[in-house]
Amino acid sequence: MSEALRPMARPRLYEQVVERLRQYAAEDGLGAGDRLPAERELAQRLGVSRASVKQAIVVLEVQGLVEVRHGGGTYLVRDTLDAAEPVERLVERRRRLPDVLEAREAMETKLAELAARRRTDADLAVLDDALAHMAKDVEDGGPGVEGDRRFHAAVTAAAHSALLAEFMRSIAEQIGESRNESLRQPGRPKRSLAQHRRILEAVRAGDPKAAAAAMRRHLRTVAEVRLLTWTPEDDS
Amino acid sequence: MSEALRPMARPRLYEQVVERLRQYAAEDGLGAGDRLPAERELAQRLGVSRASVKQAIVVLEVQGLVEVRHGGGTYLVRDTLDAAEPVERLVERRRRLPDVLEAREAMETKLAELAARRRTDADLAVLDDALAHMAKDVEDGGPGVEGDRRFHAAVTAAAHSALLAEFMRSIAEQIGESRNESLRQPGRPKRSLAQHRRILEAVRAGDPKAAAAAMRRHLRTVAEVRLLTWTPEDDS
DNA sequence: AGTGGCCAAGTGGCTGAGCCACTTTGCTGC
DNA sequence: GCAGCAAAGTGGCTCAGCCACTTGGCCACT
Repeated sequence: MSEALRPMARPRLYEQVVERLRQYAAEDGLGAGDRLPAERELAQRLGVSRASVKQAIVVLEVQGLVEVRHGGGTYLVRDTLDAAEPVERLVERRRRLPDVLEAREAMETKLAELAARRRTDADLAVLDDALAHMAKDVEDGGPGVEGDRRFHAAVTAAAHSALLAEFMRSIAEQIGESRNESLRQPGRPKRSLAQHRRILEAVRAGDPKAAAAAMRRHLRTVAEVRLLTWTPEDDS
Repeated sequence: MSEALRPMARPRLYEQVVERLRQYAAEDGLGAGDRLPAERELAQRLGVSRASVKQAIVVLEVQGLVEVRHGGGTYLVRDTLDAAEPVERLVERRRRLPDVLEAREAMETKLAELAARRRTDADLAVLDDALAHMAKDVEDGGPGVEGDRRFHAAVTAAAHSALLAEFMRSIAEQIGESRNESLRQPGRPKRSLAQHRRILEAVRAGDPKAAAAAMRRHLRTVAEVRLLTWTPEDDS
C-alpha cells in the first residue's frame, strides 16, 4: 500500500532519448555499421535540444554500442542498441536462490579441483589460517561465518582462475546470505567445519577428484539446509 | 613497427573530465554520500563548458557511481569513482583459453545435469533438431559448427537456469573460436557428433549423472584438441 | 591514369548565455 | 519554538553559434 508513495519516477530527458534511439534502431532494422541520423536532425525530429541528443549518444558510446566519428557521423557497432544486461543486475532480479546455488555448485566444485592441482604453499597457509579461524569461533559457540567466508575465498584464490573468480564475485552477496542462514542451524557449524577439513586435506594432498567430491558434498548439504526454509513466493 | 601508424588517439573532452573527477574524488578522499562541487564551479575550475561537465556526469551516472538530485547537487554512491570492470572486459583481457575452458567445463556439466532433470518436450525437440542439423552437415563433409553451437545452446536452454545461461553468454565468443578450431581437426566432427548423441540420450532419459558425465567427457576432448595448438605467449 | 591540392557541404565538438524546476537554507512573523 | 515563505544554490534543458574534422567532387599537374 505504501507502494503508492514510493519516490516518483523522474526520467531524465536523455534517458528517454536513449530509449527512442534503441526503438528506432530496432524498428528500422538498423544493423552493425549503419549510420544514425545526424545529431541536428535527431534533435529536430525528437523535439529536443542537440545537447540532450548528445548526452544520449554519450551513454550509448560509453556502453560500446555506438562509434562516433568526428565529422563523419555516428555508427552502430552491433546489430542492436540494447545494452547487454550487466550480470549484477540479473543476479539482483533473479534473487531466487536455486539459480545461485546451482551456479555456486558448478563453479566451486571446479575451483576445488583446480585448487588441488595448483595450490602453492602460500595458498595452503591461507587455507589453514581460515580453517583455524573458523575452528576457534565454533569452539567458542559462534557460527563461524567469517571463517567460512574466508575458507571459500581461499579455495577460490588457490584455484588461480581469474574468470571463475570473477563469476564467484558476482554472486558473492547472495552466497553470503545463504551462509548466514545455514550456519545458524543448530549443529551446522561443527559439521560444516568437518567438511571444510576434508576439502582442505584433499587440496593439500593434491587430489583433484577428492577435492571436487568433498566440495560437492559440502555444498549439497548447505543447499539442502537452505532450501528447507525457502519457498518460491518468499523473495524477501 | 606499423605500431606507429595505428589510428591516432583523439580523446573526447568529457572523457578527460571524467578522469579528472575520478582523480579529484580519490585525492580529496571523497567517500560515499559526499557531494561533488556544483557543475558551474567544476566547469569554471576545469576551464570547460558546463555541457562537457554534464556529459561527464552522465557517464558516471550511467555507471551507477553517482546520484544526481535535481536542485540538490551530485553525490557519490560509493567510496570511489572508479568503474567496476565489466566481466566482458575481463574476458577480453583474459583471452587466454585455459581459464575459459575451465569455466566452460564447470558450468556446462552442471547445465547438462540440470537439463536431464528439467527438460520439457519442447526442449527435447530443439535438441533433436540441432543434432539433426549437425548430422546433416557432417554427412556432407562439413565441420558442423552451426549445429554444434545450436546443440550446446539448446542444452543451456533446457537447463532453465537464467544465471548460468548468463555466465555462458559472457564467454560465448571465446567458446565459438575454440569450436571452430576444434571442429577443423580431421575426424573431429564425427566423434563430436557421437558424443552429442550420448549427451542427448542421457538428457532424454532424464539421467542427470550420465548427462553430466557425457558432457564432461565431450568437453575434455574438445579442450585437449584445442590446447595442443595453444601456447601461453600466443595471445592472438 | 594517377596523384595531390583545393573547396564546399555535412557532421560532430564545444562554448556561453539564459531560463526553468527543484532543493536547501535561513529569515520572518506569529 | 515553529510554520511559512522567500532567496540562494543547483541541476535540467534550450538556443545560437563557431570550430574541427571527414567526405566527396573538381581541377591542375604529372
